[in-house]
Amino acid sequence: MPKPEVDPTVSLELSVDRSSPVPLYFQLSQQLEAAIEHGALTPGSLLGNEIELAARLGLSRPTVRQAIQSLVDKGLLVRRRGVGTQVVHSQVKRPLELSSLYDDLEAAGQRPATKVLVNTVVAATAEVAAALNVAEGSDVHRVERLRLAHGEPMAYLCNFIPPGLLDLDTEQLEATGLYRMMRSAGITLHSARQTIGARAATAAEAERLAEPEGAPLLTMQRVTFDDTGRAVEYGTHTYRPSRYSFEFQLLVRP
Amino acid sequence: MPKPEVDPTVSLELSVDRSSPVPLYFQLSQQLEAAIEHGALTPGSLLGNEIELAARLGLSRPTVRQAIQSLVDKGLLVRRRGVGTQVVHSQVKRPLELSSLYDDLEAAGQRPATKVLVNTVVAATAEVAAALNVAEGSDVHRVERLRLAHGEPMAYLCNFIPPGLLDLDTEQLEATGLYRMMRSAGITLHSARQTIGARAATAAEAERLAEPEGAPLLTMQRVTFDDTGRAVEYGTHTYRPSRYSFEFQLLVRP
DNA sequence: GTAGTTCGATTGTCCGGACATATGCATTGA
DNA sequence: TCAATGCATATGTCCGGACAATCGAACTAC
Repeated sequence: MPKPEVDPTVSLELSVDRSSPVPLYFQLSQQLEAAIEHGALTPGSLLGNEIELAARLGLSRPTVRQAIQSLVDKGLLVRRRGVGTQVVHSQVKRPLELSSLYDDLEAAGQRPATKVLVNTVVAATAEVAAALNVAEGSDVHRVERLRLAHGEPMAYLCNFIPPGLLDLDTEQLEATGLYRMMRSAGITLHSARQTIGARAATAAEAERLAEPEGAPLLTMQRVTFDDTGRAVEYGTHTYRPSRYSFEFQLLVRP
Repeated sequence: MPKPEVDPTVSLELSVDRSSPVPLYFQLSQQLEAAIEHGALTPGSLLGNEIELAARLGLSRPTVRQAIQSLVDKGLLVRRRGVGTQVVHSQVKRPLELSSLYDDLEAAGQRPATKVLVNTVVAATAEVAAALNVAEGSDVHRVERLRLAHGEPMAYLCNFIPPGLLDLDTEQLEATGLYRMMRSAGITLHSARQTIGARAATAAEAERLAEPEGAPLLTMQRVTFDDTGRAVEYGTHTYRPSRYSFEFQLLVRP
């Protein structure tokens, strides 16, 4: 009688394509992630040890380790020395990416609509100049947008973008998100500094979001940097707290 | 005439101690991080190539790469194939850690005071039971705290903790943070699911935080998991937006 | 002068091995 | 019965090398 199977990866049909330009470790990590997502690898189950897994796939141990490590960084796996690697019990969804509101809503299954209120060039105020690291009074793009879901306003977004980075087409702004436009313009987003707070709505804000004056609003300010360190966007956003809140997963850095 | 120095790491006195139990790659990454923090490595400057750096330190290239990679993951360095590795221009501070409010305030130089309002055991409501994954009606700890800065209330924290995990000493709760107590109790924090929103203060909330009724409040709910997937804490917090906002740095995952 | 090409430099990927170290379990001993 | 010991196991760290892919700049050809 065969001994009971303890390594769930053996029945997983893992395989790598050496002729593909996709790195081997990436192929493996994708397959493992899909297996976790799909439920083939259940939470708490132990992966077989790295050496055997490498031998089975015809890979070296460093390559297998690199694949596993990327999933550990994502919070999907936990390694324990002397024990093994196991799938985390808790359901990890998104470890807080730098996503736009557009992407957020789209991921939530909603079909966000965007109305561009303003798309012009203005002189940078002291606040904007400091955030974008440009001279006060110099030209910057100013974009004001209203995000709607189910016909109701959800958020008012005001963004400032340095000149020359991007072709800010109004139609494109309404069809997709600002971040997506930046990425397709060849800008490599790197990091962002955010501040989330709350305050009472002013008369103008209340009007825009169809809320009573003085109603609580959720606010977010963000400066986004590309990988050369340039500030590529400064945004001041207000959200209707009854329609939107920030939800995300945090990972503890070991 | 000697050619101008282009590799800032040569004048950095990098060295590793092979007799130390601290991993070599970690020693190196710490020294590099300190040099960046200290200003010895200025933003935008290129690190020397990995091969030469490895040779200079008497390390292998994989070890040097591991050190550099950890700083890339922290957002301090950027690698460019064919070009080199350089220090990011933008000032990265904290890539959003799973920190407690206590730690947040302490890092900001403030000396937070804590007043424990309630420290008792209650029956889990449906909401708490769902968050902590325990049976409805079973015993859980309930801790209510008020955080003060400069004598003024800043936040009201209500936490639920499963029984048996922790010795919830009231004095210790006032002297340090809940997360610190968990860590020293041998609990390995892994991830947390958070929701940040806003709403108008109820009469009771307004009373606690010395705000008028209906004033906007910043709210945060959090479920924290340890590395075995257990929920170890569920918290519902309200903050005075005039005194506190969430500030953090986000990194784009490549 | 400009566009295309070549080439050096640097990181990206991958291999195969070696030893260290922590964990859990079985064995041994008091 | 219970605690200390030893052992198998798995990950953690580190090495030295090899080739591929990409970038930027110098060079060449038109």
